[in-house]
Amino acid sequence: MAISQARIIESMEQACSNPNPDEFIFSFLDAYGFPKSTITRLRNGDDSRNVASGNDIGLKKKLYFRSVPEGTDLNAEADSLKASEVVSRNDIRFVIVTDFKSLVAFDLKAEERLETSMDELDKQYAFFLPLAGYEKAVMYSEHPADVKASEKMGRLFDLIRERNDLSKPEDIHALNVFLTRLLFCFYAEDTGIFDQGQMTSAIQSTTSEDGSDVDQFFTDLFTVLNLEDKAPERESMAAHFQKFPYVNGGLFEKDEPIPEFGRKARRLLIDCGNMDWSEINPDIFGSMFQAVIDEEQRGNLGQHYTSVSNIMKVIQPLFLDKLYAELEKSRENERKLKELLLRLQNLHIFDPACGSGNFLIIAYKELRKLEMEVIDTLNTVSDQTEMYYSGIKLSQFYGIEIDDFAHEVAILSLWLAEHQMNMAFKEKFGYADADLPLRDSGNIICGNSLKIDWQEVCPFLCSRKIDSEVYICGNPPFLGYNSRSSEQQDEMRLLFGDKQSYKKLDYVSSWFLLASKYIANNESIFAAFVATSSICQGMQVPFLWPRIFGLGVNISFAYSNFAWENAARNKAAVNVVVIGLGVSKGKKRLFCLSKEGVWSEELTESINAYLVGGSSIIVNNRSKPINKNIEMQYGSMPNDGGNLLLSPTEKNDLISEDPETAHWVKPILGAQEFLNGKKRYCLWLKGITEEELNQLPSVKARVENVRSVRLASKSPGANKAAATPHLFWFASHPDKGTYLLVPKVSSERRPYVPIGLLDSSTVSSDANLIVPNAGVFEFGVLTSEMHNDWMRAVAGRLESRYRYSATLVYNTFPWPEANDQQRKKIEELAEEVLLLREDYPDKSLSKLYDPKEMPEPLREAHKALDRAVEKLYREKPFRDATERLEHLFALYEKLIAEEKAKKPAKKQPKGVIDNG
DNA sequence: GATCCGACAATCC
DNA sequence: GGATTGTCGGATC
Repeated sequence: MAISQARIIESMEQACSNPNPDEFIFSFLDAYGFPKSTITRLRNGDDSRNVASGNDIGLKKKLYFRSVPEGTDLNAEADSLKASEVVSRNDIRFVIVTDFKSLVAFDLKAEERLETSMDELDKQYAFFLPLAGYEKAVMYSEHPADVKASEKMGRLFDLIRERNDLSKPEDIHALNVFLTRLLFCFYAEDTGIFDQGQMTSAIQSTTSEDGSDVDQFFTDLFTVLNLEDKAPERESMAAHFQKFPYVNGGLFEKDEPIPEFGRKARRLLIDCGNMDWSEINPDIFGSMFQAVIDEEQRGNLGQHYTSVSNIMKVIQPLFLDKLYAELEKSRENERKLKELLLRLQNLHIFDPACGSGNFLIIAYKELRKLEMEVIDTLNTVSDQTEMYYSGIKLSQFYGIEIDDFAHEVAILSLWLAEHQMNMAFKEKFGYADADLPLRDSGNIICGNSLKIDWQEVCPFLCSRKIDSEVYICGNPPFLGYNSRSSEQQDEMRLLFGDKQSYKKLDYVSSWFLLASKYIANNESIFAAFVATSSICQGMQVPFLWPRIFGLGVNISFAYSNFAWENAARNKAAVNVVVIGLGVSKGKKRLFCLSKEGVWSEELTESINAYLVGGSSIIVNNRSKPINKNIEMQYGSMPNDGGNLLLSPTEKNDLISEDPETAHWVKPILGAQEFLNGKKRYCLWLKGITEEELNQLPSVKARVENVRSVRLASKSPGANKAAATPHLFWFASHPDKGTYLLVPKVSSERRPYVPIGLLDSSTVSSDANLIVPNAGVFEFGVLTSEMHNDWMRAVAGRLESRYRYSATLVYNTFPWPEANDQQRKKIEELAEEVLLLREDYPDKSLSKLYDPKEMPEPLREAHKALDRAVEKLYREKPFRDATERLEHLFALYEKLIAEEKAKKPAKKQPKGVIDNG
């Protein structure tokens, strides 16, 4: 990667502090890492690469810069440049116009405008980051201070690590504690908690340059910070230590070893101290700091930190909205406002997977803001001149975090947040609590959230006063069933108790279960988490939700499926939901994202496990169709390390080597090939003799490769299949006849999952499901809107893609009844769809079913088929998907009830488990 | 013997 | 490089 962001910020600060009109653009280019040679030649005016004329500077694909006299309309100038021929011809990204008082810039790719005064320009450094090769943000905060601070701390950490042995966990813990204490001191000396620069200048003037006594300095400093102002021990300390105040709050309480410093580390320490730490944001800085320090997280800088907008999706419906509504109701009523203040001082916020404390910090700040509004309102309502102080304490905030460093950062960040809010309070009301000594810290425990009793961390039963409330929130980790460690698997087993149900659930569902148990029967306790959307889709639903609903807990609000977003460069690729839990009755809030990307809110009686309003139905998977005698199967899975599969070239090579091979090669379709009209082949060696195989050395070599791949596998099933390496690991391919082919995963943009009618000369891989023995009638029904609506409702998803499954979609689908005449009608219309597809031989199914490209005649043919299939269910047309689903769900329930009546179930149905 | 999933993974412009 | 869109095989019953 190019130049570091911290360097850009520093250079920009210099370039903008007192801009020299002749030099500014060159400093600017230098800041963003343009080569020195380019800059020198531009300055000398002899560069043929300057595409601009006059005094302007223009660099192909990069920027176009123009300076104008003061008083010029910068926006108009920028707009005309933007539209100019020279800019479009040279594919310019940024247009910049300035009179050295203000600056207007336009990013032509992102179509964003920047208007700023010159002395604020450095704060907008991120706008121009694409010039340095950072497309969008790597991970930047709105405040450059966070980026600089975390990078510097990361470097300091590296230097400390070089000198100090960190092999034992207690060493690492000691360093974690040291770094958070150091961070506090940096912050303190820039924000008036200490005297300005007090610590840094003491280091500079009293420690030796080789850094050898820096550790002793910190030992003494931390001792004095833990001594009360009047403590006699202070007398024996050196004078410059005695000037430091008593901090308390537990931050400097324990004696922890201090790492040794060298010359370089000491210098960097002083550099850090000379930075301005007053502007760092505890909410984002915590995650960044953690990401820089934590070995594991360095590779995926902040992939999983929760953005403020996502945190707000959790805490607004969870408690903030209610509290603000209370304020609105109480505006004129002094007594009620005082009650609200009291309520704010008695509620508890608990994040049982708190990381470096994002949720707690945002929640804290938001509650303090609300409290300020309440106090402001009280001041206008009441006649007395009472002085209201903030009553919200950090001890109302609880957290559990498994990572030691993150948990230290969380504690510290809460203090910093408290201090910042105190300053905001002082600014508004002119008075505030004293900065020091620090009050109680948040109750952040380092431990495993799934093993600790939450009641002990946040004991609502004992400390609970009347009307006190607990709000649980957070973003616990997601881990699918085949990506967990055995420890994590054990934790889930202990938690879920019974034999199997936990194995297919995501790790995050553990937090849902624990929260539900904690909530059960308590009307003043609510929880809300971010979770992977898969806990509300497909197979997980019947395992998880009946247990939660069985505890009397329901979904009080939800944000349905949306793509994970944050500012990290490698942000995690996952779709998420936000789910609120509680026992209260009343309307539920359901937030849905429209196709245009706009959130809308709906009030509904109940929200079901699929995060849809209304019907509380849960669809169980089944191994046989509910009312159909034709079964759907998996396609054939090679499990071959690629050795039985052939690209067209490989196929041709094999056959030209030995024409006999042609007998053993069949075309194979994955979903990719089926949907996009690509070609792929496979060795289908069913029935080949040893002798025949020996005649084909290249084929035999491939077969032997399959054997070793399967032997090397961790899966016992694959090991077993090494005995028959010439065969597919799982082969369902019919020897003769036709079959229907349904791709297992396909794009959610399509109105219909494209289904094919194939014959047995073509193999289908396990990327598809197949229905042998099915005909055009079955094709017609499965292709209908009716069936696709069912699929959309009950199928699992890959992120947001459709994931068709036999057990969840096909086997649960209630087929319509049809007499001969009706069957014939469907067959005709289905045939029409198949024929129309053939009218476009050069368009793949992927194109034919792209909503933007779907040919009108094909669309019409589908519509006609849709109507005919609907008619099999009822004469009156359905209004919309909701009505179709209501009908299908009713039919489903009826069929399930009939089935139960016929043969009383031996086993309990999957979902219903006692929660004892 | 069957089948679901992936804080994904590969491909396509 | 970001938008699009479906592989592959382990793990589990």
